[in-house]
Amino acid sequence: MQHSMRQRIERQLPSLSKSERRVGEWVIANIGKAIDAPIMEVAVAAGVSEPTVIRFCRSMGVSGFRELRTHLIAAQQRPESYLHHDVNAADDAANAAMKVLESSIHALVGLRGLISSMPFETAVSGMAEARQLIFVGLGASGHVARDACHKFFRLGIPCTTALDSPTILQQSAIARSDDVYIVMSHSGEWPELIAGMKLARAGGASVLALTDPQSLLAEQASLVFDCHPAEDTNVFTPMSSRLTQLTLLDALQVALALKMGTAAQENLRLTKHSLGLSRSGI
Amino acid sequence: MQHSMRQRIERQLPSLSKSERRVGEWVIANIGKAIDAPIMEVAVAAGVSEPTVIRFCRSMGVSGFRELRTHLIAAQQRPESYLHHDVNAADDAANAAMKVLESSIHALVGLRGLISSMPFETAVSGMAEARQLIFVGLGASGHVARDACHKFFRLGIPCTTALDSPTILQQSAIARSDDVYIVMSHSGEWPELIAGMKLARAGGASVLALTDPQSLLAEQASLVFDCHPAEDTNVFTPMSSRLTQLTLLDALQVALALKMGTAAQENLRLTKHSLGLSRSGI
DNA sequence: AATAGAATGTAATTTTACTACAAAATACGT
DNA sequence: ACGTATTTTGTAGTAAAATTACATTCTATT
Repeated sequence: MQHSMRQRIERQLPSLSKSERRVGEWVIANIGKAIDAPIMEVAVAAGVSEPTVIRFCRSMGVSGFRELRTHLIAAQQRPESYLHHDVNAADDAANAAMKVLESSIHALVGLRGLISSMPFETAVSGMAEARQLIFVGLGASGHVARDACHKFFRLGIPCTTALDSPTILQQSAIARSDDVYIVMSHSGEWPELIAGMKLARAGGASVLALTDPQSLLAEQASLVFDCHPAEDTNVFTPMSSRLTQLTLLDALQVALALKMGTAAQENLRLTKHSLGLSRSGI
Repeated sequence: MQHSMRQRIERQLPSLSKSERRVGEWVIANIGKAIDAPIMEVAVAAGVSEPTVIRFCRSMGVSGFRELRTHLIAAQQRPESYLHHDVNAADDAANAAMKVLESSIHALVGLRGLISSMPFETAVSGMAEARQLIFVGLGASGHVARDACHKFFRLGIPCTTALDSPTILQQSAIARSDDVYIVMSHSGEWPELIAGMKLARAGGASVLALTDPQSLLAEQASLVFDCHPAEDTNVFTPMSSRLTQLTLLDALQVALALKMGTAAQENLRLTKHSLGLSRSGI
């Protein structure tokens, strides 16, 4: 099959009769539900009778409702549908969830296109030599920083976090040239972060920023990883930049583990094992 | 979900009874046929009775034959492009980063195939009425819990976290019937979590679990969101189940904001605005 | 060898998909 | 406009599929 079922429905929509079109419109707007709803539910939801739903299936060129469902499930798994759709008040919970998920995937796929131009090699070399890693972030980015710290310390490198303004400034003031300072920020415009970063650089630390490359923060950093903020500022849109940051840090950690070789890997194994001592993983 | 249904079947095969195992073996050997065969055909082909086929479906963690079919179709259609490749010592940093990113995308794409069978509607209804939300998690899942708390409180619902054993037990002990208790766990087997959850349920709270649906934890929960862990335990592999959990919580939060209507949305707007008071976003 | 427990199958029930046909609605020619 | 042909839609019934309840047959244990 060349086109996804969704596209096929959209294309044939105008040539359908009134009731069948209602079915098609409902299916497109509620693919998730259509996938596990029995024919009766679809009929009721679209405001038509059951045979009309079946006639609609036939109009789409499939043998019946069962086959339509098969095609819908298959179409949903295809990558071309990972577009970014805004959630709106008309969406039900399942629908909204699907849209959120799709926009997350969208963000990561976007990141994938950018990753080859990011300075992983340089970043990892610096981190492998570091005396300690300092993870810095405020608010939501603070959670990311904490998570990162929890992840990197397992490699056996001393790690710490700075998640509020006073701590950030203090940590920054004592940062040394063999420290690596990793700061994450959505917008890259918080004055405390910028002040802290300047202090850290003055102390000689290398500063790695996960932020908008056009920001003030990016301007001052030694290395920038592009975590462009989501273009749209709809209140419903979740922070996909957080996902981006997390995933970049995952990638950095794995790359670093490789770079550090056996020692780091042994440490990883030990931390994993230690969990096993009080039963299986978390 | 990280597993395709095929993997799930393969993994559980040894633990099944003789007849159910026959069904599983036949399904794996004939996925194509299984997709559009009615239950009777499967039963005959595998040399068992129809109820056995259904019991097999249940053992696989799905509600029935219909849902099994849905998963099989989804698994078969899964795009090859974001396959999970193990990172190995021969990879340079950039290469490793790309592999990590792809496996993250893989995880979310897998989740997308599952999301339509998750109880979003029910979960959201419960949360909309809640007196408070309690987010529970240990270790890495603790970070997810904290992040979720930080996200949900902006809707104007009282939110709290319980991230270590004593706090979990205490919070659980005082949970009331109008509280919603959200517990996340990679494996779903930590005794403290299970104990806490039982306490909370005894107090009448509704318990939502983001975990492996086959775990002890899932068994006890009022609602389960399928987040089972990636099968592969390579030390390099990042925790994609964490991404899954985060994304599901994003989705829940957005769905909840919609459900709660104008009030929640106004709260969201206010929290956003408050950040602006001391300059733009984080 | 007796018996509890699990595993499996038989038969009935419920749910789902589909068909046949009749009633509306729409288009068309006079 | 009117009636007739054609299309569209729904009602009611049928066939098929999925699921349940319960009986039977195994299996393991004492």
